[in-house]
Amino acid sequence: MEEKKKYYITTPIYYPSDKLHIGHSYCTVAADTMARYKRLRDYDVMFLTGTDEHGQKIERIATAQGVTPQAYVDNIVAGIKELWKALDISYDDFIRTTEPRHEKIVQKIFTKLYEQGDIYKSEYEGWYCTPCETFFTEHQLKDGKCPDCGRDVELLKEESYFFRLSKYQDRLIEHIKNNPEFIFPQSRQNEMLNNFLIPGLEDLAVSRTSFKWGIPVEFDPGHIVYVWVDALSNYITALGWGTEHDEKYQKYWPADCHLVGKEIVRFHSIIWPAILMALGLPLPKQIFGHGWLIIDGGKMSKSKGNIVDPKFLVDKYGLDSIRYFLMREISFGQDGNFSNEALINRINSDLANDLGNLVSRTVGMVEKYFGGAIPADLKTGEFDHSLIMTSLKTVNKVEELMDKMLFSDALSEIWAFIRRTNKYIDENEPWVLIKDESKKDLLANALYNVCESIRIISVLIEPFMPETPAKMREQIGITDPEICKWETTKIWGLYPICTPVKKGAALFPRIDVKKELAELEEAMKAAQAASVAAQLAEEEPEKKPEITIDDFDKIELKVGVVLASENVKKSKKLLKNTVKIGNEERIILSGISQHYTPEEMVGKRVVVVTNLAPRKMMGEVSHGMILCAEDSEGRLSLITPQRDEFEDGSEVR
RNA sequence: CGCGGAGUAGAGCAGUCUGGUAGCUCGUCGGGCUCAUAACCCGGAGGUCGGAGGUUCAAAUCCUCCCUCCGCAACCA
Repeated sequence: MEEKKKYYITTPIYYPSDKLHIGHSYCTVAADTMARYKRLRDYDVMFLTGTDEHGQKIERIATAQGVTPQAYVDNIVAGIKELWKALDISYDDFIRTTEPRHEKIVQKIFTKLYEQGDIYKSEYEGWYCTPCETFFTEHQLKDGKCPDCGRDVELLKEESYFFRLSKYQDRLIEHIKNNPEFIFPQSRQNEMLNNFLIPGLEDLAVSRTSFKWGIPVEFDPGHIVYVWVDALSNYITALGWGTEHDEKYQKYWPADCHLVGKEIVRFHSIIWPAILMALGLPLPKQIFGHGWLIIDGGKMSKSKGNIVDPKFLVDKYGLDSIRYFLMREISFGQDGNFSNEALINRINSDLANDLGNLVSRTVGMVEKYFGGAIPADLKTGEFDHSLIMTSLKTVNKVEELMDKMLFSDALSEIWAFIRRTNKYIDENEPWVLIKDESKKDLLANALYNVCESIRIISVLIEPFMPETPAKMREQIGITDPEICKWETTKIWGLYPICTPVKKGAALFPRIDVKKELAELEEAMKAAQAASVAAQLAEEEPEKKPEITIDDFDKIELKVGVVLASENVKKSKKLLKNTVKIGNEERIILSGISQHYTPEEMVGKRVVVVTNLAPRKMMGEVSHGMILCAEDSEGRLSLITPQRDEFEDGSEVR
């Protein structure tokens, strides 16, 4: 007996700081589609997803809500599992980084790397952005703020363990060059090489002492294992690597595909392989970086109110419609647009008109012309050959495309076959044949071939749509699972003769575009309002605490006059102002260039915080701060003395 | 020169690596058909492939320069 080939695919483990949106669903549906496809091809499939539950951000959110971090993530994870259920995600395992099976092995990995000298203790100093959980070096900061999210950073110094990432640099470069399939698409590979590997890697801080919510370092419990080792290793801890029961690891590792979003390709194609190299384990075969869903031309964001809730869509349009849309509309690997209109158009034209109607008209004719079953007496017609050839060609193409994870192209091929089948009906004109008793065998043959097409189509779409194939088979009367296997798509004529058909409900009812779009707009507005309200509520507690007059007295405010102003190169927001305050001149950087031009600034009298510690931004030292008011839409207005030509150097109080 | 992505028919995209009559879906117009979810089938119109140079017998595709748009703010795949 030949052993089954194995296939191991993973999604990222998602960070449960909030509900997941359609972007996560997109990634997970893609992985699920691939897993289902491989199972159909008779692979022994391992499909892993999960959640990355540690870190300061979760700790803070939980604390703010007055619950333990564990209680907080338990709740979110329950929601995530519900979502995957709604999307019929066929994962084989769901790993949570808070599970003992994971935590124990992470400690073991950390200790092993330490003992063999790949991890060493040193000191880390850097600017830390809490929401992003990332340290930055001075020159990485943007306007003195987090380059990723633009919020304030804090200077932290801590003892930390470091992983000798630099040691693996050359081997990584070599591996990538020798394995062109390792990072996909190619553009990401270039990005990794040019931006990170070739310029040189720095050792990586892999522990933290600044928060507690995580896995303690076994031999130094004051330290928490940081996200790199903690999260990335899920791909092997879920397989039981390092335990006595590592059968799954033996069977499935190395992974065939780590499916990830384009923003985390770096971690998976550099840090993770380096860790594996250090552990002496084989590397995954491919890191596949997919694109993002773009909503109405922009990224999803809460304030735009365009966070798309997948559950809502599934409830409204059905699981298969949504899964089909996600896999069909977007070229996998690139960014793609999501819009309600596109979704409805796809459902109407591809699903309702092409596929749903094909089944409907076919079953309708079998009932009407033959009383519900095609008779056994068939006569080959002149259009058969072309239809059969298209069928065989389609299966080949689909296999080829699916192996490259080109989902959209694969669906495109399948739909070309669906259209070919619709055309075949028109070519044969059953409504004409029925009028001539002597052509009954031709008519039977034509309808038989259409049913056979439908049988094959039902198998081809199975990886994408978990529900529809069964409905199609029910209508054309197929009950034998043996003729629903992938290999049977390569053999024409397996649809059993004289099968009773049964017309059922429309597979995909047509949607009234105008009406539905209006409703969706409404729903979106409501969601947006709710989200804005929630945000406001969240921001409320951020009110600064009451201060005393003594606190206020610590701030020295003076009137200054702007003598000169210029844009800071490389900066979008900064103006470099020369400000005269009494008999003193200072350079003050101000993030207002989107609201004031340098020309406008000159001669303006402004209020300056004069005793603010000097701060370096974009390579320039700023000494002081010019006060501005900011309105709800983010517009800025300088605060100036109300009387003209007010003497600079005057104190403000 | 901060990083990255993109500019191809009204819309959304493929084609660009490996130059050789510009393709798909939707929409639109016309025709056919009537079994079917006003669905299906056929045909037409519509593009100087962001711009300018260059290489070549030949450029959407290769090279150079330029322009425009988007992301790199709270969500984060």
